[in-house]
Amino acid sequence: MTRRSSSVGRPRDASVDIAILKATQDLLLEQGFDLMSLESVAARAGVGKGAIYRRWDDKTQLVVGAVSDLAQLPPTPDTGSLRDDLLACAHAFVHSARTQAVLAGLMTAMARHPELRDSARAALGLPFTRLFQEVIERAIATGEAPDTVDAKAVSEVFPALAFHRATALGLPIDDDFVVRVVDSLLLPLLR
Amino acid sequence: MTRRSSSVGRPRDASVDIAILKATQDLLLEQGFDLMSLESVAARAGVGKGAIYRRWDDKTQLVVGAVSDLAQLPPTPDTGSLRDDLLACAHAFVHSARTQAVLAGLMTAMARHPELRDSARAALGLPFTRLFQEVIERAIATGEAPDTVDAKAVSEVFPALAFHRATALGLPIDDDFVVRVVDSLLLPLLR
Amino acid sequence: MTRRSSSVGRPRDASVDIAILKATQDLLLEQGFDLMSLESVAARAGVGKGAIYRRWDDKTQLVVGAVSDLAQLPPTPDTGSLRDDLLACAHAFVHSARTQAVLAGLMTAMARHPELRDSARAALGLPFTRLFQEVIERAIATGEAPDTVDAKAVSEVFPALAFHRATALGLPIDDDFVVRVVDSLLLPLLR
Amino acid sequence: MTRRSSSVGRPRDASVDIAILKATQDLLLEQGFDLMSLESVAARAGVGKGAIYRRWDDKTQLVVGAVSDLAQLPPTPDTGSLRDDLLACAHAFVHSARTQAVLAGLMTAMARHPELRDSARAALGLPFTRLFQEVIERAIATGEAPDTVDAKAVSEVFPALAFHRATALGLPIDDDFVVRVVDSLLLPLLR
DNA sequence: CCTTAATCGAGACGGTACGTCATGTCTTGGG
DNA sequence: CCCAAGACATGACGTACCGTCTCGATTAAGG
Repeated sequence: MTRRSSSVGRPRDASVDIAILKATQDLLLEQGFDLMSLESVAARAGVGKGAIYRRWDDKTQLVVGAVSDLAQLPPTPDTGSLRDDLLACAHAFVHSARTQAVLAGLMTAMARHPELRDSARAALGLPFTRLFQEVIERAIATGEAPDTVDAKAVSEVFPALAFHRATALGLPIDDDFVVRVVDSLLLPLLR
Repeated sequence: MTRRSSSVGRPRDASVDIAILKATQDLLLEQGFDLMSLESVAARAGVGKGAIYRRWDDKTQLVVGAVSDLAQLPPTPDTGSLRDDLLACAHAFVHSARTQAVLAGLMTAMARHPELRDSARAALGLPFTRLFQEVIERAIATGEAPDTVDAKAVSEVFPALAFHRATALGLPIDDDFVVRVVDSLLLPLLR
Repeated sequence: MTRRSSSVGRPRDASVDIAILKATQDLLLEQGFDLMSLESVAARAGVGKGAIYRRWDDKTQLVVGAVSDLAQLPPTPDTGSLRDDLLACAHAFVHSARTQAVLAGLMTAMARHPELRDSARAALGLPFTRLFQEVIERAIATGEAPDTVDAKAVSEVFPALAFHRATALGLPIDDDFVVRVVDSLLLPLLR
Repeated sequence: MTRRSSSVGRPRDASVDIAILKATQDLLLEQGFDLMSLESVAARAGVGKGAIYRRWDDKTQLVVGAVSDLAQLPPTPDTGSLRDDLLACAHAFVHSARTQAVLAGLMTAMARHPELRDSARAALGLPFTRLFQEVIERAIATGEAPDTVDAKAVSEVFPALAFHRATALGLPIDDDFVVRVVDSLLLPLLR
């Protein structure tokens, strides 16, 4: 995470933070974690290496920060139809396009660094899992789904399948995929 | 992949192949893709770097080979009970423990190198997905499951959840997890 | 050298000048020119880097200033004996101990920066060379030494040997050395 | 000094040693110790940084090596005339021009690193001091000079004055200087 | 048996990125 | 305008790894 300093002295330049994060996200997307050098980040951001290392301990932490910066939780959908709500959750995931692309370039390092994995999960996985969970629990509360459903387990199905498809299979997360998961798996599980 | 050479001259030493693959798998498991240096592989295997580069083009290809070497397809279970068959499939996946651990350390590079991803998938994902698919299709054929089930989709649920759990969540694939997936997701999906 | 500014605004704090020069001399002595960082000077002086750069253009100028600050010309000795006068000159040189030590740590940069060399020479070499020259010329005037002596050349012998010994040989300028130079070289040269 | 390695494995490439030393001497002469970066040495030598650090521990050691490489002891002159012998010794010192120039760029670091100073002394100072000492002792042996002369002390006079003149005074070591030292100091000291 | 040619372990080679540190400048808030 | 603190761009440092190359020694197969 960003290391803060005392209140005396020249304050950090916020535009430097932004430039670094933007450059990191761009290069992560263009080249992936390993090919992206901190020197190229510094050059692209128009910044010295010191400005980066003053804020983050190392390359991994920088990427953690850049990924966290992407997190955007959309509001819980409530269309009145369970199927439409599920599709809305899934599409929210699909359409955070920049997020997805950066994540792909990032996968590289997730297994190695637990904190990076946690950061990526907090930024990308958890919000959507919670979105699904809220929709499903509401469906149970309204009686639209039976209370025998394991809401927690079901709410992880879509994120897990999407993650698996994108990283392990290398296939795109498109609308066909979304509809098939909702209709073949989620709705049957929710009766 | 392994580059062969003419039949004259000293033949390759098969024990060198084995030592290299073993060392690669061990180090992949201990350190992950990026932290594992080829020099450490060579040292651990008691081998020169040349012996490695004579066999594989680069680090990625070596890891592809090491992962492929792990593939072990168990026979399709047939216990008479759908639940027991599903549990058997899942446990087969779980108990290829070394495979799982290496995969975790490997995730690192999968997104970057399509061939590595394909190799890992061929070695680890596909066999188990097919195992589930066979069990599920047999259940449909015997009427134990309705023919409205999307067998292909359902058979990917367990591998995807396990992959997601191991790599994105960093949690272990233990028996509790297996039972919960089977009872809360797979069996409900198969009625 | 020190840059002055207009007379309006807050006046310079003279104690800051002193603290900076003292810290510079100390660190020059402890670490030499290259190892001494301006940040360590600022820290030791309890001063901001700005206060230094407001007064001197760069590290070299600061050191020039610190060395000039050391200059201390003793009075010309006149004991009545040529040997005792020469020994007095030499001991004056030897006993400006702090000066010698700083000079040793300073050698570092003298060859590179002509102004630094000139400053060091003005502060340390010239005064003592003149001291010897006055003593020698008086000895010629009183007939104690023959007028065939090249006073200028002889007066540089001790400073040059001492400088060489301290910097090129890394040996101490002790009393043994002083007596030997006077008795084996200077007195024979002066008959 | 150059670190040697075991006899197995690929042997060091001698032309790499030569290229590195040559590039170091050139850059030392062009830019001096501090401005010379190891990366520029590597680039000029057409060599990787690793090849340098494999041979020397750090920049200082490399320069020590480069300076030692310059040492060239000329034969002891024996013209029959003491004055001519002394002039020959002095001119040998003066005319090792490349050596002198490199030394000037090197002075920078001599005070800081005792080993560098010792190396420079071994390469440049000692050989010439010995040259003078041999000439002087022979003159004493042949009766050309009185045996009351302190040969060791006198033989250091020229090297010390030349060193002092070049580094502390920043003046050239030209023929005028040489003749003056011989005629005003050395010959009078040797009667 | 003796040549041939590819193998072996070891490690040097040219590159390139890393993370650290110092230089000299600039920017805060507070005298 | 000064001050202390410290952020800023720049660029060298010494380390580590990559993928290639080179050394002397070994090991079959073919002549």
